[in-house]
Amino acid sequence: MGGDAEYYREQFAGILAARGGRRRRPGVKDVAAIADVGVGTASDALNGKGRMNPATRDRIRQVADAIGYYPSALARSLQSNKSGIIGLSIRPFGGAPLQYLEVSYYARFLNAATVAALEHGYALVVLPPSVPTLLRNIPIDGVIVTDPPPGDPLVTELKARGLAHVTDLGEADDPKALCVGNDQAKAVIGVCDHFKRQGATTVGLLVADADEDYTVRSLAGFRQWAEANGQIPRIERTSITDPVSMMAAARRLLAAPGRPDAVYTTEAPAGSYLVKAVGEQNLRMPEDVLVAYCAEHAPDAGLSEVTRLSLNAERVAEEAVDLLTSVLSGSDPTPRHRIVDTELHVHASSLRNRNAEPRKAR
Amino acid sequence: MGGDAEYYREQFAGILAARGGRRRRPGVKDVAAIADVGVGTASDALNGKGRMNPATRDRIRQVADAIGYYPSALARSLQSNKSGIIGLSIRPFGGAPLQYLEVSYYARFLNAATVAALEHGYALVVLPPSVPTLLRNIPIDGVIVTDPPPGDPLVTELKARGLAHVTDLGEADDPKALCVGNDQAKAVIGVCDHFKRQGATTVGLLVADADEDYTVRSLAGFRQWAEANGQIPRIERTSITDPVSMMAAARRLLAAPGRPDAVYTTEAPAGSYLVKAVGEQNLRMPEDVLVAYCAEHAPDAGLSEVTRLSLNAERVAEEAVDLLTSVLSGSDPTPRHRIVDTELHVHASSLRNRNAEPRKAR
DNA sequence: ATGAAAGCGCTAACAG
DNA sequence: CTGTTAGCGCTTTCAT
Repeated sequence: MGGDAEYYREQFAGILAARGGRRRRPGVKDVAAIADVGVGTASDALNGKGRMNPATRDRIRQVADAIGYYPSALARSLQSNKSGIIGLSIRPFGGAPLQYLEVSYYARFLNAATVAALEHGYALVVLPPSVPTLLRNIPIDGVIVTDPPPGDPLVTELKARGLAHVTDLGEADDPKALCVGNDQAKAVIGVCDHFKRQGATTVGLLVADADEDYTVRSLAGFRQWAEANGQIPRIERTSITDPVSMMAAARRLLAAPGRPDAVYTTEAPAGSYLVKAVGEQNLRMPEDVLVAYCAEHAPDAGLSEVTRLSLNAERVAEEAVDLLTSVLSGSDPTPRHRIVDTELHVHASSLRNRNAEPRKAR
Repeated sequence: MGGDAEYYREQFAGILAARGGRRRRPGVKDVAAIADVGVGTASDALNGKGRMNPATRDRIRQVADAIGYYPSALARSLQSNKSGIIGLSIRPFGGAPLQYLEVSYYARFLNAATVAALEHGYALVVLPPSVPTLLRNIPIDGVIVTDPPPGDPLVTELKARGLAHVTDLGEADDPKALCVGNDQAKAVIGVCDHFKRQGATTVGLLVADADEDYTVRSLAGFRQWAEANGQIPRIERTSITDPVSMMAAARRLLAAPGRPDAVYTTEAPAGSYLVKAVGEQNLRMPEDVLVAYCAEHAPDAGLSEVTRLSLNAERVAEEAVDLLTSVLSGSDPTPRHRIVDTELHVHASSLRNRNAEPRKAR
């Protein structure tokens, strides 16, 4: 009986006219009035609750449809005390530059988190690296915080307010905390082991001059590996935003004497500078030097043949969202700490001896 | 008199205990009760409204502070019918892959829009490319839609609902619409003119095989320029996600006979493939062929010497947010259509004759 | 099965 | 100047 739609619309127009004329969004009240039922009934009908005369339900729904009713997310949220919004705070490098989406890890993370949130029925807002103020102005059910430095004020506030949140493994000493991340030390060790299997004798590392978790853990892993293998750790540090610094660091790392015969950089943008420096010195990959870098990036033309370590940003994001939404929906996820495997994509730049590789690189 | 804080806290604990014990967030009511005033007074005191005894105001604020009160964003929003949330829907290439943050334009756009929104006191949520459903579940004050194809369902819905929104210049025929974007035809023409000044006689274009606005307008600009300059347009099209396709298209474009002596690609990821193809054919830049590409990207090592057209994604985003928040705050921004200039960053790859360039490239 | 009324937490309007 | 009341739009008892 869609033919009644026009009639319903007229009814609504009448209500609007009577109420002063100002155009207004239709509410349950309007639907109820036009369908000639109580608001409670209208609400139940639209939400498929309770047992009621199917004819009544249909009519109510037709009215709602006809006058373009949809429930106010705001009112509903006030009632349920849940907004369906989760926040994402990306806090790389101590809240420094906000150009983080330039880093493929964060771009992919945000992308995947957005999609995952939507699939769980949540919307995702990007929180500023500082300003916990926003938390008070926006109704947020929970927050994902990437790489919070120790004592991070946002995390402190979240804890104080008892707001659900998931962070990286930095908080993993608290068994109740929700954490997701990679085992970054293990990842670097994996790369070094790969180099070793391919015949490398001296491994060099190009790493950020920052001191956030990622860098610290990567360095720890590298030093551990070097010690276990009787090597003196060969490390160069670089700004990750300044191309000049990156190029200089790459050159230092590859300079004689004592030039390493394998180099790895934990920083995505430094990868191309490493390759460029190798070229400058007329070194051949993989004959003279094995090269690998860390990035999520679909490799561009210049790096397509270079071995790449992926941290699986998407997986991390998905796990984080899953953890958070589980808690929000009242369930108790296990485990509360999740480690996402990294993946080494081996290409020609670090491959001298294919047979040396295990079946499945991890 | 911060010394009363402890007393206030005890009061609140008492209220909680009396009301059944369940831990609950403090509300204005609680503040009012403890400060021994009415809720209205409490509300006014906390919002700095009305004239009232400063002592009273102070006491109320101390109570609020002591028991950790902050207003519920939800309740406030319900009251004002404004949520302080704006949506961003990035709809590139007909809503195809959700990997759009890989494209530097969108990454920068999102980044800048987030920051700009925060500066205007809004939070920004990323909307899915499809599903207008979310619009109904999340309280959103307005939406920014990038590159909506003609007849886009999201835009249709926004119009129908009378929800504030800003789009790109595709909607610019409606003088009331809020639009921000580049003049893409002009941008391509600018690149071609630059090539010509540098002595190019045949310009080739590498462009996406999609049919969204950006591509269409770029092509139109190129064809217009070619005609005006008596050239037969030399165009190759490529998938912008498939490296193999990009490489193949770059090779075709540079293949003899009739090889162009200047090439431009509108697609950021294709830039590196163009450079690679030039290298393969042992062509020199800029002696044999001038090269330029379009990207926001801080160039990586491989492309640092290649001329690059920036669309100024950040500026576009900022203008969009400015436009939207102006409307939301009730003002009537002028102009409602804004064109953001592009910028040509000239490097060695397209520079044979420095004197040929005007003082300020646009 | 259905309608009336209470209340989520807040602010705005009015009374005192 | 302060306290009380009436909603914002919805869901959820609770009577009927």
